[in-house]
Amino acid sequence: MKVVTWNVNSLTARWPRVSEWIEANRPDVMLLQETKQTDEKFPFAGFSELGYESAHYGQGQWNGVAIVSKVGLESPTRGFGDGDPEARIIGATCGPVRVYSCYVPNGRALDNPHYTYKLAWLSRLRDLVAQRAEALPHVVGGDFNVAPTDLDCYDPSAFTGATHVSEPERAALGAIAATGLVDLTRRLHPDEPCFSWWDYRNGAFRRGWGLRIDLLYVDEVVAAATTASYVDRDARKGEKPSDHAPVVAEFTL
DNA sequence: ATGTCACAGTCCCTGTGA
Repeated sequence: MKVVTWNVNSLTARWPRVSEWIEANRPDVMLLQETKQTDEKFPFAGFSELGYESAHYGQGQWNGVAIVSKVGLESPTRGFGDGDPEARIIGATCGPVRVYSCYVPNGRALDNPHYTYKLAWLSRLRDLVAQRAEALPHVVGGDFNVAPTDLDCYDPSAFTGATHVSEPERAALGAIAATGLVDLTRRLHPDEPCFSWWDYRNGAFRRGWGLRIDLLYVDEVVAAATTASYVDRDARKGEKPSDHAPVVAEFTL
């Protein structure tokens, strides 16, 4: 199976790039973030024409997450089920795996209420994935808005006092991993940065000023079955790209 | 900090978020 996570930064604006990518790569499952659409605007028909089922949890102007699959899409769940109005997580069973598409809050600044919300959100995600006692292998992917270690940041000194690299955020990721999940890209590539996001500003992509914040957490069953993992940097180039590149994993279950 | 992008409303510019 080929599974990809991709923050598309508006599926309305990105549909030409996303549909083109699907036709070129034919993934089995896509985890999308920041669709920035209502469910009414989501291109269910467009995905269907490409041979895919899809499920969306949208709210409109902000956030929005989706799962797109050509290997089945069953038992979708939207949100944590706790009344949080922000559309940031959707789960589904696609063939042999249970998958989640996550868009972790940005946090904005360490002293901002959105940072507190971010840490609480990651704690709720930990509680959700900790309950996966059922038999299905799991893939929990998305834009985590946290660079797990300094290797995942082009210049840690430029992020002093900033979000995305703070100890509490990294500890929150650690708590998720401690439920038995593996940061797949890092497991397969222990020494390469493997950045997945570059700011639109300042020529960041050209200068290599990136972060690795788009992550695939998988259980040991999936990790052991994985044959390849990579970032499709070409998708960050060209006309109207997202500021994130797709992160792909290939495994055989 | 910011050389950008996308969204909605104030609607062809501006404020907000990333």
